[in-house]
Amino acid sequence: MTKGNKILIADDEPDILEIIEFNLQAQGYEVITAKNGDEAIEKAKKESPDLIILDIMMPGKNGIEVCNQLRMIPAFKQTLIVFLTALSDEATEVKGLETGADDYLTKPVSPKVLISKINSLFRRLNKEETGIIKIGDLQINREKYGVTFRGADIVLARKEFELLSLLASKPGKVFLRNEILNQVWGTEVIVGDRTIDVHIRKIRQKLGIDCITTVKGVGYKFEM
Amino acid sequence: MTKGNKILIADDEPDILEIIEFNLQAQGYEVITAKNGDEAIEKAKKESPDLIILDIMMPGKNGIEVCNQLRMIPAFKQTLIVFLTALSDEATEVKGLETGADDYLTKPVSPKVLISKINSLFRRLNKEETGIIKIGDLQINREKYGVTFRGADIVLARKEFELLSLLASKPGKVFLRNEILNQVWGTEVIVGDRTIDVHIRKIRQKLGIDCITTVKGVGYKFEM
DNA sequence: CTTCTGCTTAACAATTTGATAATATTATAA
DNA sequence: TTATAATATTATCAAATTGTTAAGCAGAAG
Repeated sequence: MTKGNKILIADDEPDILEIIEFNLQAQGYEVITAKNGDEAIEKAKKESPDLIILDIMMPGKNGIEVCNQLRMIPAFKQTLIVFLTALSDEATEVKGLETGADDYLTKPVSPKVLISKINSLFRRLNKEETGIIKIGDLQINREKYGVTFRGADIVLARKEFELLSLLASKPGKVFLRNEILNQVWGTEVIVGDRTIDVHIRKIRQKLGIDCITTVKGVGYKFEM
Repeated sequence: MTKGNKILIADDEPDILEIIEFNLQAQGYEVITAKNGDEAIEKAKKESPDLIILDIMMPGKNGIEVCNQLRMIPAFKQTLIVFLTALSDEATEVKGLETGADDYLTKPVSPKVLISKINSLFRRLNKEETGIIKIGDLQINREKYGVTFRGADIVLARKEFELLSLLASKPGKVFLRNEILNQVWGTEVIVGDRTIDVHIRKIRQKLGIDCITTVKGVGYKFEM
């Protein structure tokens, strides 16, 4: 499973850092680490991670302070933040969540559970736009220009690929014909109306199933 | 803080139901309860809650089955689902999260923590501006160009969708025929008077219930 | 140079939609 | 109650929209 989301971990215990880093990397996440609160803020600003895992008790700035500070910055209003700490007292947990964190995990936490939680958070955020799109048994690899369906490779021409890629990037969303033209063909080129249809048809043909729905008078949407 | 959200709790222990219900109501949430899996599904369909708390071990259908089944239904793809259970074994937790749940809490959980978690989930949900209009068990999704009623998809043509969309955007408000013409047809096009009626009729027919009220000599309004 | 592939388009078929006319029904005021 | 205006219903048809096929063209590959 390849993700491609960036995760920042801040913890002062090297062992913990290492274990988590290993497990997340195995899942395909890109991992950055920080040894204390200040380093966490600094790296967060530089790397713009998609998710930040914060230990609460750290030398210097503690996790809650870090979270508070990051949430002040517009760029981090949306970022997922999770506390992971040995402090299991209720007051701290409530305080942590009220700071605007998305989850609070207490050590020790098993790698499997940690990963499930993280996957679950990303799933809701729908942030799987980097690299590989996976919907059901359809896989789209943007870098390799490859599409796999039920384990079998499917060869799509460039425009077909771009089009499917666009539609599948937000399953369920209806893309207006105009949107499609702008995204796939660009604003310069002008192509006839039937062009989109023909490409849609080819994709439908090659995939063998009808996962692209026509919304008449509006556009197309991808749905499994 | 965003309150007024509807929460469905499913648990077979009356005591737990009561405690949670009390605490959530104190926070301003509207609470519905169910004593087993089947009842949970039934009430979910009828009430369209914003968040569902599921016990895993329940007579009849267990929580994971309920979650699975709900996630199959289009209307519940986005709904927040949280497991709350005494089963703290890792495998179950991972399985639960992979079913598409948003969180997994183990009993006993303190009311404060529970509430923090729930607030936290809602906080994140509201950040992602989903163009979803929700009135009772009717959902209108502008992005998907789709309408869901009691869990079932309803297919509306473009004008029908726009019209319903307009009326439902302000439930209770009476839209003058002129207003409707301007909003849905634009100022350019001129259509006969009966045209609106015909579309209203089609919507009424497709929805199966009469949630659009005629105000004679004035216009129409949407009401559940 | 030839062959192949991908992209676009034209032309036509198939489908869906939306508007209207004609008629029935309902609400309201006199 | 009745007359009247407003809305509901139904069927029908034209227009809008999309699906399909085949053909032409340009550029890449052989």
